[in-house]
This record gives sequence, structure tokens and C-alpha cells, in this order.
Amino acid sequence: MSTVGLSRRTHDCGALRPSDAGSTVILQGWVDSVRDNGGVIFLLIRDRYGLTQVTVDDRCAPAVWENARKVRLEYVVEVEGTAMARAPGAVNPDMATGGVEVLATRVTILSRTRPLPFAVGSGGAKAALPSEEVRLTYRYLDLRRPEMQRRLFIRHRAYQVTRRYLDAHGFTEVETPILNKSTPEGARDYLVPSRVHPGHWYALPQSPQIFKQILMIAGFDRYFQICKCFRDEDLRADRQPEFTQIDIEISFATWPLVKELMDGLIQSLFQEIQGITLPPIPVLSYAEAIARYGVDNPDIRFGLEHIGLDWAGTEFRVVRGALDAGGIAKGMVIPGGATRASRKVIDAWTEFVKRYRLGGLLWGKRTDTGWSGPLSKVEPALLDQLGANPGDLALVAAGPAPHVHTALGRLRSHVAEQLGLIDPDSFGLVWINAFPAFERDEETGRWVAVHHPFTKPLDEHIPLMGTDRMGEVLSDAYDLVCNGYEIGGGSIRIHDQALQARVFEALGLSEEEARHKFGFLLDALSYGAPPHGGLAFGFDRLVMILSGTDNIRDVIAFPKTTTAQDLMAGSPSTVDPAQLEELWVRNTV
RNA sequence: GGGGUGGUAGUUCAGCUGGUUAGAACGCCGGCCUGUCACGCCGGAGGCCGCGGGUUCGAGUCCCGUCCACCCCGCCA
Repeated sequence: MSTVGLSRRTHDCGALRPSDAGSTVILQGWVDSVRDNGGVIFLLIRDRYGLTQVTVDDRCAPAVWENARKVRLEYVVEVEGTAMARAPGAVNPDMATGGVEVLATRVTILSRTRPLPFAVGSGGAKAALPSEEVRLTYRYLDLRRPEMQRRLFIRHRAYQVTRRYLDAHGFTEVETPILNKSTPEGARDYLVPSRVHPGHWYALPQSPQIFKQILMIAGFDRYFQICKCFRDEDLRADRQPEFTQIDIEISFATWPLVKELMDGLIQSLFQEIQGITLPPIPVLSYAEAIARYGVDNPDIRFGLEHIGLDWAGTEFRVVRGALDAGGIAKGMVIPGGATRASRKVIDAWTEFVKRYRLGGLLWGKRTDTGWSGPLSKVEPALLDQLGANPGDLALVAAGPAPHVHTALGRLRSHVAEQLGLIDPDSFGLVWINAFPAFERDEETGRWVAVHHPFTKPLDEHIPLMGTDRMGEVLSDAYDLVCNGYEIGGGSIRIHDQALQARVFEALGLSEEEARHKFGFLLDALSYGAPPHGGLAFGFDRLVMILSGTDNIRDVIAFPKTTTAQDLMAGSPSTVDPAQLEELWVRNTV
């Protein structure tokens, strides 16, 4: 790849090698370090490709010296000089260009800098990274750091691999509107007032869901888009208010076809970016994932699987009480945990599970002869089901099923991380499918769609809709999970308007309401809709995993804080009252 | 909406149970130094101790409130 072309520079800062000795070169870049030894000055020049040492000594003209003395960290300079092989004792084996240096014949300062708010270049290695607040305020400086550049280059590669793969498999990239109709389901919408329609509002898309289904009805057969989505909900380390999805929809799709095509995309991404060939991606049903891992986004890079026990006949009070109240109790065994987990550590785990609305944690250490700890009061025959060996630690959680699953599931990852059971260089991918189609809204008690109301229930479960077994209906939906992160999800959609109407009915949506919210989709479905399905990948999370970070802000050029502010740009901000007036909006703050 | 951690020099941090003039490192400014690569040495400047109240003879330190950053619960079809 040539980066020089018609530019003045002859090489980038990562290019020179001892074999270039004797060449006249021009470099342009930022001053990464200045080592002024009096009679000789060494400048490290940095660009996105690397670092090159420039030498100024008594062979250099007075004008070179004059400018070299003025140079400061992060000045932008152009240096002309002669590439020289370094003397054997002066070679730096830690640098790609460590065998060469450029003896300057000209140093031109292209741009100066004010004193920096924090160390940017390799000199920053000696200082800790500044706070996120400072990094975000001066994002242009943070992004100058090679580590941040590396992540955005990986992101760039991921865009290209995605487009190339999907194009090669017959997908058409289509853009859908950013100014949309609000639908009151799902996350909170970001709203945009209409100037020409007083009192009317657009919503920014939470996803292009309905549009991509309409593209299927329109006959595009295979669609994709790398698109921004917006959800006005509280943030997390892996959640931003605006984020990027690889949005995909396939006509005449079945779950096996979706899996085959998407496994190929994921394989390509890991192959071309990480250079690794993934093993085939396994599939777990939702029910199995919950039983074995407690969560629907399990990290399968380590064991510590949950163990369901048959508690028949137990008189152990905590478990008995939970079971009698309609709850469950299940366990987890930590091999060697009897010595690896101190009482203090177990107490901390007990506190940990309380976050997830669990009352506490029962534990027991398997000894050569029996059990110690609270679990020693349980009937020993029942504990045999745990399959623990002497030296193992068993943890048992009892309570309402959702709390037990979630708490023990989160604890499983917490323990694995704490005990170093996770190989940080490995990737654990797994598909989860056969999700429940409906769940009860905790506040209203109404049935709501777990995925979205266009998700097709499994054929054999369709008759259960609207009956008292509504909660047993499973859907043809699937998520892709990597290292415990949900990185994608989708479903086979309903393409039949009669079935769609039945789902709305089962959800307690009147025909009128359904028409008001989704009328245009219902109309479209009535004009010859092919069977179709698809999914969307969380592109930021994917890049996060591919670049080895656990924070989504690290892979977004200009992210927002946990209070959804852009500290650099200063958004959100107040606006001129005249703007509001034009938009028929009145400020009530 | 709730819980937790943090906020002291440009940056990263120290500052014990309240006590005289708030320190260090890096950076910045000036000087010295001909082979450095975290260069070294000497000197200097730089502080509304996040903000607002309160307790006290006295607050960086204790109390209340508030703002900001981060992590988590709720939330995120």
C-alpha cells in the first residue's frame, strides 16, 4: 500500500529499514519524543504507521540545529535527511525501524502545540492513562495514541470484511430512514420535532426492523446495512445511546440457512482480523442455556456449569422454604475451591449475588469424609448429585427461579474471572435459540413479546397462543453470544397476515391499535410477503471483542459518557428559543 | 430511579486519627550535556484540594447537599 503518492513525504514513519541506507528521505509526522543530549539531538517522529528516529549532530547545518532546538512534543514536523544504518551498538531491537535513523538536512516545523493536557506518544508509557473524562474531552489527542488507532483500524477492517462477505453472498446494501415513525414498544425513542407538522415528531430508529421486512416483501431477497441505531436508555460499559448494527434480512430463510450464512460471516471476521479459524459454533436452546449457565448469554470459555438437583425429601430449611414457595435451588461446583476461596472471598460472593435479588448463598467444602460449611446440614445423599471431589467448593442458591438463575449465572462469570479460569485469548461463541415468545410485563401484567411482535412462534406452539399456556410458546428466534456478550440476535418473521393478527390479538393489541402502530407493515404483509428472517449484529460489541477491550467507548471514535454527553462537542446543549418556537416546542425546564 | 468507587498542580497520585508554609513523579519554562531510545544533571514556575452549605478556635481531612467521571441493579421489544 502506498501512502506517499503525490504527498511530499517519501516514506511513512514505519517504513525505513537498514537497506534504505543512503536514500534521501522526507518524513512528516508528530514529535513523539525529544532527547536533547547537547551535542546531539534525537527526535522520534510518529505517524499512524510507526516511529522513526531523526538525528541532529555536528554534521548538520546551523539552520537544522536552530529548528531542532525549538521542537516540542507533539509538534508536527517535516524532516528531510539521509537514511543511515545505525552503528551496531546503537540499534534498538524493540523498534521496527530500530536499525535506521535519519540524519537531518532540514527540519521544518509545520504546526506547534499548546502544552498538552496529557501524554500522548510513547512517552505516555511512563504515565498512567488520564481519566476517561479528560480523554473524552480531548478525544483528538486520545485518538492519536497508537492503541486507540489500532482499535479503529480493526473496526475499519471489520466493515470491509463484512461488506465483502455479504456482497459475495448476494446481499444488497440498502439505506433506511433515520427520521422514523415512533412506535411505543421497546426502548425509549429519541424524538425529533417536525417543523412543518406542528405537534408531530419523528423518532430515530431503534433498529430498521420494519423497513428491512418491507424490503423482503419488495423482493430484494437478501439485504444488509451497517447502520446507526438509537435507544434512549441508561448506559453501561457495553451500551451507548447510539450504536452500530450489521442489519441483515433474508428471504425464504430458515434458521439453518441463517446460521449457515452468519457462521460464514463470523468465521470471515475472525479469520481475517484475528487470523484464527473458529471451530463450528454450537447451538444451545434457551432452556438448556438457563439450566446450565443461568443466563441466555453464557460465557462458554470455562466450565463451572450449574447443576440441577433433585431435592425430594430434603428437610434443609432454606431449600425446603424456597421449593415450597414455588422456587428452585441449584448448585455449582468450583474444583479445588476449598482452598482457593477463603471465607472472605465467599462472603464477597454472597454480597455479589444479593445484587441480583438473591437472599444469600449456601456453600460447602467437600472434605475427605463429608462436608463442612452450611451445606453440611443438607442430607449427604442429596449432595452426592453435585459430583464434588474432596477439595472442591460447592455453592447452592435457592429462591425464585429467575433470581436463582441470574444470580448464579452472573456469579459463575465473576468467579471464573476472579480465579483466572478464562483464557483471555480464546473466543467462546454459541448460538442460543428457541426463546420464549412471550413474557408477562412485571408492571402491567400484560403479555409482551420477548423479541418483537413480528417474531414467528414455532409452528407446533402456535395453538397455545391466547390460552393459559401462552408462556410456554417458544419462538423461532436466535441470539449469537461471544465471551458472554450478546453480539447478535434475530428471528424468523411472521410473513402471514392472519398469523400476525393472531399474535397482536394474543398480546391484547386491538386491531385498531395494531393498525395505528404498524399499519403499513400489515398492509405490506397482505401483498405477497415471502417467508423471511434475519438478525442484527451489535457491531461495536463485535469490534470490542475482536480488539480485546471490554469497553464499547474504546471502539467508537466519538462516544458519549454514561450520562449520554459528548464532552468534546458539548452535546446535548441548550438551543436558541427561536429554534424551539419554529419547531412548536416549549421548554418546561 | 437505586447502589458502589473516585474528584487535590497540565497529568497520574500521596496527604495518618482535623493543626502551622498542601507534597512526589511525569509534563511545562530556563540552563548544562556528542549516541540517546522512559536519556541524564541543575534550577524555576505552576493549587477556588469539583461546587455550595454546615460543625469547629481551626476543614483537603468530619457532616449535609449538589455536580462530574466510571462500574453495577432497574431499564435496554
